Amino acid sequence: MVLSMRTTDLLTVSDVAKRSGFAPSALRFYEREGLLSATRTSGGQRRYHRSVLRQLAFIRAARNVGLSLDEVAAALAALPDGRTPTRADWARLSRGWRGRLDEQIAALTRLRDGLDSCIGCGCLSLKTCAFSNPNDIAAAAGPGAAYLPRPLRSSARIS
Amino acid sequence: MVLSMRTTDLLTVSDVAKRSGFAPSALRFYEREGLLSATRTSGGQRRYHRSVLRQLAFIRAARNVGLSLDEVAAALAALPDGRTPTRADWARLSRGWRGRLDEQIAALTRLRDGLDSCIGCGCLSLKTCAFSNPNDIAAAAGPGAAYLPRPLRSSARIS
DNA sequence: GTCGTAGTTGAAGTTAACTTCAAGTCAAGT
DNA sequence: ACTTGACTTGAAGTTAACTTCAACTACGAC
Repeated sequence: MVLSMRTTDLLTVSDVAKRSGFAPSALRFYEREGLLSATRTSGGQRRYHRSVLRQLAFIRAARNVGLSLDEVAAALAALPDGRTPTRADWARLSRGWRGRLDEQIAALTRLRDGLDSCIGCGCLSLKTCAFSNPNDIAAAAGPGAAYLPRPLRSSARIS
Repeated sequence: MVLSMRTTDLLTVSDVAKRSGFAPSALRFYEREGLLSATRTSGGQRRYHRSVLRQLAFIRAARNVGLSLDEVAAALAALPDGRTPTRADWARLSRGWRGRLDEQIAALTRLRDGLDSCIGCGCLSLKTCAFSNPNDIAAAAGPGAAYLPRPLRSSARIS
């Protein structure tokens, strides 16, 4: 009966870094921010469970969609009981992301179309040119924020 | 013959701020960065020519497309002789921007499609999931930069 | 000439998301 | 036991694009 306990099943920082693509410093940062957790060796070094790889994949996906780390943290905090997002969690969350992507794509498309109708015109009127005007998205943007799209102003509260 | 000289044809900072939508502090900042220029009164106050409104519209349009201020500065610096972009300049530059927008839209669309094919799957495999993987755009991003899209990482050197 | 509003400057602050550094400790192969 | 490479921490630095502040000066209507 050779059922080894495999206590060595835990990953070191560099293991996780290599396998996730995140820098070790980012992993430590995420831990400070409460997005990740790890056990420690008697000597104080981090040891990660393999599930962090999935969590990191989740984080990367969310960031790719344009979510801020705060939003990712909120999403993770909103998970029922446990921690690592399950298939169901993922499905629910990603469905919401889809809408976000759709909005971003739509905004960029409007911008491109505006550009098309402007090429050769050169008006660039602050009053009428659809392109240089902070037209539709404008409103939001918190205090101190410039006008708009920067399509990835991920912090844009589109509400 | 009442041809008034209209020396009062110059705009103050707040005039420009109101008409362009940029904060006065942003105008001063742009001037320091060499994107804008103004004459001064004997007392040292700024007085802008109306053409800055067009320049600001240009800047806003460029930023909306995702260009960094450095890139805007470079674009302005690359203009033949004068300063304010002419209709022709605008047409040439904006045609280049269109490509940029197309790329951004394509990247987001790929991401969305990846999401669609992932919803319900929940694999989020770092190796195979198209969504959490730093798949196609990855390469670029300078040192210290995370993996990718943040579709508006405006500083992405897509070269 | 007075007064209140508007403008000036340089320096420092802001936010996000990390990275870099210094100084020192741990893990593990030989 | 030794050595080397990996790891730890807190603090400070980084970048973009501005904003805020403090202390002070100019403009211009009356």
